[in-house]
Amino acid sequence: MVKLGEPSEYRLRYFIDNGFRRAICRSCATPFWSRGSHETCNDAPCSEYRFFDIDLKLAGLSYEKALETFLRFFEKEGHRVIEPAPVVARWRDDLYLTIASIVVFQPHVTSGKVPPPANPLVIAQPCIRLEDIDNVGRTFGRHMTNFTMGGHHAFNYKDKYLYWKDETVEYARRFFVDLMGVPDEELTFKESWWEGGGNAGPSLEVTVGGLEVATLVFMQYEVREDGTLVELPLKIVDTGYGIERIAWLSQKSPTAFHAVYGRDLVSEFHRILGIPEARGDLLILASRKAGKIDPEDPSSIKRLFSEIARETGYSEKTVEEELGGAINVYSVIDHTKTIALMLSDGIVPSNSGEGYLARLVTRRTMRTLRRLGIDVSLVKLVDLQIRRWGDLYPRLRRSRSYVLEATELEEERFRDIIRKAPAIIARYQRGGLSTEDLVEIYDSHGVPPEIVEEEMRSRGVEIALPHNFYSIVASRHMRAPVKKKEEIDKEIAEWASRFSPTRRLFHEDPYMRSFSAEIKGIRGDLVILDATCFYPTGGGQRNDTGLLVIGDLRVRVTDVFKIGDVVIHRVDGRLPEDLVGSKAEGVIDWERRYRIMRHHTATHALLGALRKIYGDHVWQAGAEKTEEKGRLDVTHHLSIGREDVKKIEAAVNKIIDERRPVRVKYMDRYDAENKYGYSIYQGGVPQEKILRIVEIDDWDAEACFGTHLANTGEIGGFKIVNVERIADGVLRFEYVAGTRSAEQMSLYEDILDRISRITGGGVRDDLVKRVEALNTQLERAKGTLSAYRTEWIRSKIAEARGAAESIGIAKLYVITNPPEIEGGREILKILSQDEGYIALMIVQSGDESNIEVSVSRDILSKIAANSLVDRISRILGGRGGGSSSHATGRIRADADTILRVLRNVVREMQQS
RNA sequence: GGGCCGGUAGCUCAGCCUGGAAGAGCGCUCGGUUUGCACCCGAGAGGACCCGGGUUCAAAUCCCGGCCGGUCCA
Repeated sequence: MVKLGEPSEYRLRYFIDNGFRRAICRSCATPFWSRGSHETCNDAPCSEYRFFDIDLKLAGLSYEKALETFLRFFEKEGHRVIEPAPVVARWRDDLYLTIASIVVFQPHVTSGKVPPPANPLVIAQPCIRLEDIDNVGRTFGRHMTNFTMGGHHAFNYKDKYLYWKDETVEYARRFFVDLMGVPDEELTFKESWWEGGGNAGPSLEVTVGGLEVATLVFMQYEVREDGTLVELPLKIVDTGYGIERIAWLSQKSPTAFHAVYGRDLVSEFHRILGIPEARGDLLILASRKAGKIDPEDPSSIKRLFSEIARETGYSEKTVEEELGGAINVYSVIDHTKTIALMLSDGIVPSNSGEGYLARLVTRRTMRTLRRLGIDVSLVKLVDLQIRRWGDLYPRLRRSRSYVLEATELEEERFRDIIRKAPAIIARYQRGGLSTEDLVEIYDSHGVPPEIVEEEMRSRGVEIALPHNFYSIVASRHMRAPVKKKEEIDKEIAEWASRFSPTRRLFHEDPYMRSFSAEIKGIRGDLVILDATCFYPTGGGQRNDTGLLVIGDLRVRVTDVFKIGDVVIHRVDGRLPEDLVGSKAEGVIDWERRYRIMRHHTATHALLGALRKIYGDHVWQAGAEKTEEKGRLDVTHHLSIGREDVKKIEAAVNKIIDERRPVRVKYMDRYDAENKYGYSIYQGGVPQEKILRIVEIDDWDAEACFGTHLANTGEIGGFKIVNVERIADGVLRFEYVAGTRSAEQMSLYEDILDRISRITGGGVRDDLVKRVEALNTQLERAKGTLSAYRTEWIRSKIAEARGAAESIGIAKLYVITNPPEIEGGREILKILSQDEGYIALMIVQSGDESNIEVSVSRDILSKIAANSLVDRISRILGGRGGGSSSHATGRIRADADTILRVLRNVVREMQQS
């Protein structure tokens, strides 16, 4: 059941004044508005596509032209055109991909904290949605993983109202009817409801001739946790015009893919994949009826094929083969563009985070290719997309080498899995394979079920794939959601919010070491001042420590943090509240701070170097700057070796020597984005209109809260001390700067000295040679030892053969406290392979002995090793056990006592 | 961020469930055979069973913690 708003929400003045009629869809019961007389809502799946029969004024618009037409229309209507954002939503922590144009403005604009870059505005935003990835192709273009959402947005503030529902509906009508030439009666507005990201509002779905071409959302509520709706102060017009749909509508091409990618590219994909294009009449008929396909119901596509076969007279087999083949081509053409878009925006394929989404798409595509038995390199297909879309998205061309390299790596990984599949399957196979096995083979090893099926078939075993395979996989991952990290004490937050923003002396002058301020608030060990140069933990930079002097009172500042714009100092003791209003002198631990600053500026220098050396896909994935070192996690698909480390160090040290100025400036958010791009948001996205930009000339620019040096020269030297791969596609760098470099060197020297002392000889000269010599000696000694060991074993065996003590049928040989347990065991083993031996090893330690007995096969039916140990331990105390041929035990007696008892036991055992 | 799987000879892996003397194939060395391309036959070398702790007479095997790799899902 579709949720709807109150009917009054949709009863627009505009509808009534312009002769629109409200009707209820006969098929899905959704109310809709139109000037025509259809009985259904004119949307899939209630209606066939009739737009093929509609003649338009603007016919044959290419994809690019459709996009341009949309932008220009709204530009003329007073909307400013905004450049699209990346498809990777790095400014959102609740979302990996840009799934709609409004996402670009969330949450900073929609929350009201930051004004929009223009108002009203229009944007053609490339989006990626993977929810319907399985339906791509088989709906002939209704579903795609990538699409461009044309959005015109108006943000209505209490004191600044632009336009709302009536105007928005009018724009839609004027765009489709007046501009494109859609007959008035074919335009339908379906009542609907939209919810997302904690907001909600009524919406209207715009359809033309059965095709949904736009959604008009009126965001006006906040959804509370209990589900109730609260009116938002900011009312937002959030529209999404489907550029793909507009191009399809205008071209009336057989499928939306033809309209978007162009007939040439579609043909080329058919050719490369070796799949013939479907007959034109079949394709057109299929597309016409595609609106009726219900992707949730796999049988609906079967029914469609039968219907087409009936109507055209082709056999069902022909229909299925031709259309089925085309469907696969469409899915590949769609996925490869998505891959190109994702990678060119800097996603590094990975096993977690947004990187996994890139991997997901490449894996699906490769599986499709493999299923069809097509041996085509994914790299080649992605490259075709770069060529096709390079004009519209120049970053595709810029990042081509990275995109292709990353794609190739993913191909190799997948090939690896396929290669290992037989071995993995063999591990699970006991006769057949259960569904549980199938799921685990996929879930733990990434081998898709169809490959398992194939492999099993080649072994002559047919297995059944459960139809709900992927839901079983999904159910494995159903767990209670992880609890959020504990929030700052609500009471403290509430207390802090009562104060006005703290003046940030650390920003005004990052070199300031001491200051005086007035105490504004005290709560236990927490102090709020009117101004401070204590840096609060934030942006990956550790807080300052120091001293606060209040009259005669001196307290250590141990922690500093901020809530909103208020800085809170934690001191090592409770302060009386009557100090509020007093003056306080603050002194920060300067050396600590200066080292942190060095590590912070060094971090920016390093990131700049990495992006310069490896490319724009290198993105900060986390950072921490402390007194002792800097730590930076970045995305990168390759591992880093010694040579790379040297190169990176050289690049950073070069800009240190060049003494480049480090400038801090406050810029309008949108000016900064235009000038530097989204890469300023390496450390996250501030919810501010004005950004604090830290820029190293021609090297790096980031929105950053931290305290920085005035010049790269002050970093004073840079040394990477560790690089590790913390996840697939994520590297961690640890490094030291300035005077810390010397300390780090000292650490290494200490180690060298210790090694020198151990190896003997002077301090450090020729250390390598000496270690090499030691190693040679060690090898030689091992050889000698091994020779002696062999000789010892040989002589012991000889001794045993000559001097073993006979007890009845058994020959007893004893080794006491051998120089080496392994050698002793070797002797036991060799003797017991001979006939008639009981070989015993005793290792005495204090009052106790460990014993180990081996018995020859021919006598173990009478004198089993484990029974021997068992009896001895029962007589003397202790425990033990083992097999009949070999047993161990710990006996509470010395070697002589054990021997005496053993002889008796052996005799007794032979008698019984 | 979470679940699952794995780490044993240079390589690919078995052994682990059910604790009792470290295994196979390929590769390597030597000898024979052969001199048509994944030759064949025989002999041999090669191991901190990822690390640390625990249980046990006894741990590659069981338990706990960690490290590394893979994979699926958000």
